[in-house]
Amino acid sequence: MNAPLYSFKEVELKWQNFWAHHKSYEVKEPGDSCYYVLEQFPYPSGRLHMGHVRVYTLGDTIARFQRGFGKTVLHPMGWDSFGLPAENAAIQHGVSPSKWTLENIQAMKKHFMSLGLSYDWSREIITSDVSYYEQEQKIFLDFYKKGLIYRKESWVNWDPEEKTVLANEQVINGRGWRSGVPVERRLLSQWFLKITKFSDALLENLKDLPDWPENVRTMQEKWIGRSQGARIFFSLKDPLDGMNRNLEVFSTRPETLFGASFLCIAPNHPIALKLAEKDEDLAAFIQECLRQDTSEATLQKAEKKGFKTALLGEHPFDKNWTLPIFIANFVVMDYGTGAVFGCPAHDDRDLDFARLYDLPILPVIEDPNGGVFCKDQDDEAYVGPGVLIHSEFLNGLDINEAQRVVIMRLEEIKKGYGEITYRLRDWGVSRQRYWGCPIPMIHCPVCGVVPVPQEALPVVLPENVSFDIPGNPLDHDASWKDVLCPQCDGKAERETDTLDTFFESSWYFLRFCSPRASIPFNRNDVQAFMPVDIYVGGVEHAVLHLLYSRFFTMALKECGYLDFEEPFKSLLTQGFVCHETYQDEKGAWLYPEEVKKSKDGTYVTLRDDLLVRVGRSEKMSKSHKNVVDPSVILKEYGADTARLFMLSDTPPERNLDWSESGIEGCWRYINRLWRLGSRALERIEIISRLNLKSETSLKTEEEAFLRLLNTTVQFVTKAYELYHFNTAVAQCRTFSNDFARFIEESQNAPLIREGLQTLLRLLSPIIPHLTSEIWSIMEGQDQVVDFLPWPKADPKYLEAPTISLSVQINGKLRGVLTLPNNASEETVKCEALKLPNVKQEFDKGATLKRVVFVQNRIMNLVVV
RNA sequence: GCCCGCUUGGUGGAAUGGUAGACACAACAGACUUAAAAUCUGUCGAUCUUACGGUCAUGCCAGUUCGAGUCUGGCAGCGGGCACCA
Repeated sequence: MNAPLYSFKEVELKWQNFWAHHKSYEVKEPGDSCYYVLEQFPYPSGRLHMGHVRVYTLGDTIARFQRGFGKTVLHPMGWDSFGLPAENAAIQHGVSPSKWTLENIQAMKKHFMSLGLSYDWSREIITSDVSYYEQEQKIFLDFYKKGLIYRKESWVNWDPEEKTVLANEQVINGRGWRSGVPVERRLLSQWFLKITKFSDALLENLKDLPDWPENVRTMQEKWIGRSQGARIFFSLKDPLDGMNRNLEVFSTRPETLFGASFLCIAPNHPIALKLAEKDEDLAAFIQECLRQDTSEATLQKAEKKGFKTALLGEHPFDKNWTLPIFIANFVVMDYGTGAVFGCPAHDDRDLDFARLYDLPILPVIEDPNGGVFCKDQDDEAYVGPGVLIHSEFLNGLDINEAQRVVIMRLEEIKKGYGEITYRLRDWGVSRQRYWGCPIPMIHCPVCGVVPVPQEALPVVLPENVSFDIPGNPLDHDASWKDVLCPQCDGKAERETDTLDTFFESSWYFLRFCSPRASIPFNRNDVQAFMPVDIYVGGVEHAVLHLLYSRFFTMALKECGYLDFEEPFKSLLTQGFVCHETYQDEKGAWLYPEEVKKSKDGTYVTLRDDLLVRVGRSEKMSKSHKNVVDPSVILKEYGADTARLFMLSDTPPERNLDWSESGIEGCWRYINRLWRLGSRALERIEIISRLNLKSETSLKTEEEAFLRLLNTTVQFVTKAYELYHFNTAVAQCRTFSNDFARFIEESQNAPLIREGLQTLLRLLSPIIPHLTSEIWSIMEGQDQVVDFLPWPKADPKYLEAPTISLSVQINGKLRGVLTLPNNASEETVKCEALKLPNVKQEFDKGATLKRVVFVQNRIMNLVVV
């Protein structure tokens, strides 16, 4: 074969069509051994970005690798197509969310195809399609029946101008993103999922997920936040009319109770609201607190503020000791009891607060390192371990023992009890939005909340709604909203809230197992495919999405849908794709294609040579314009080059820096492989024409090549198993370098052939088009390379006859020895002492004290 | 603010506690070419030295160890998440 230039356009299209035509990656039914590869499905924004290219290349490479082991690989793809952007597009451009979404899906699917991803498209899921959300409504009703769903009041960000609820990201510096009007907090009655019922199970099961990254497990553990503490009752000196005599406080540090100097309650605590009825100043203060957005970050970053009430709380262990009660902006009603006691000496936040309001600071724990807490303005609170002081019956106890004792005493005098609490809160799933799954509930003035009967499903989202009036279009659509009550046949209204889009993504991995079933999923299929063997996605989902999915699986088990608890066996979390940022002199952001490098190394604008400020590399984002459009790359270099670049340099977990020169390096390697393949086949033909006598024994260089070949197979296989794709590529490049020489020098045609076959097979998961093409030229027929067996390393060729061993003196390198494999300590020592640098040391009068020897690695001579 | 990470040449990165910088990118030099591109070959952490070779180097400061990029503690910088973006 001659070596015509590699034409990726033709070749890639040919193979993409071949796979589609032969339905190569469709899985009809689960085989004996299944392997489920799943990447987080995308929101169909309509544009492919580099982050997509990265995740989907990772997943595809894993899927293609696993096919080499004879497994039935389930590798599906779908669209997480409900969500805010469709609604924003509707408001801004007047397009119908459903039309906009479907067009985006079409556009993105085309891009996915051109990446050569080996998906089973027959299982495609669109979550905004009735066929999907109908099943979701069934699940909702089953959860409701099991008592896993309930209604309660909860705070939301309210934009008074747009008359709508805002997401936290839509609140910028306390103002609505579109209206610019300060947001308020409003209390709305909403649907909640009882995820807290599974707090312990969600925590405990983390131990059974060894293939999850440690950091993700830790994050979830902290998020669930199980803590042992105490509920403590502070009697109010002058209780309010009709309210409890006791103020209930939860604390994770009850042992510091004798260091308490004040009590704080949340601005929306019932006592605070009661007091505000008769106190305008307090009412104003509460209003001010409620003006912040609802995010925890805002809350905690805000300046600590309190409002002193006239109320006093009695210390549980001393009737004559009273503590002032404040209403404070940093106390959260949703956690614990919405009330805390402040111990300034041992909590930084309490210390700040005490200094602000000039409250006593009473140290009760002694730092074992002798530091005594003093009242200097710069001192921090002491939060470490230690022994109790100034604490009556707790004196001399360490903090753990003191906690046990204090809880015991509180229980004795009926002033409190030990309690375990969780940071995890129930999941609010109500959204006051149109583009989401309708909640199948009906509000009847007579019967109350009534579920939509099974046979009346699906509750279909109405098309042709109007976004002209501010607020939720479902609220204004009487023809949809007004219904008859299924119980009493009287006039009733549909629930107009829709579900959080996390709801769809919490079970889609189950739907993929039987995507066209008339029930949410077929039990046998799920049993066969689940759990997902490897789930690939961004770290940003480490807590919420993954925790919700785990909870859903448990809840579905409780409803009898399935009988396992954990949906994802292992997890691969990939980093971001980053790029430098560019700004002109006025600070306006510039796209990379608007910028060029000048001769002196600085960057200037392409248009008029103005100096450009280069910022550090950060996550590609539209707002900073540091984006590179993948479709341009695909057009210029092709899918294989893009895929190779995504995997070749950076390990999956790290952030990847996009670089133009990096992509060109990959493009050159692709062409080099093409020439290498052509030349190898050419050489095989030339050699066979020579009619050489077949040699019976291998030459030295052939043995060396076989060693390289087999160690490469071993190394690359291991690297794929560990998802270290960058080192797999590096090893293949090393092999290619030597192989190029071997092709020219060797007369062993079968060995050249074996070398080429191995190289192609090892790279085929990453660059499927090129490898398929060369393979088909070599084998004379079109095959799907993925399904060919993965090569096995022959142990006979894995051991090198000689090794190089480093010799150190006191841990410093002094020479390297080349010795037979497994040379004994005696041999090594004998040779080591002959090394000039070592000899010199002893000539200077050093005496040998100790010899550290690690076979085939090092000898360290310890001298004095 | 709280929780979780990351930090190694000019750049991306490699390295079961055992020869730091594999494999690349960029740069430089050379070969081929009328020339350029492409390709091929070589050099390529800093520093001292004509050389042999030495010294210093994995964000910073301590510690453990015969030996630390790797383990422990502290600090700094950067990134992710914080419950209504997905």
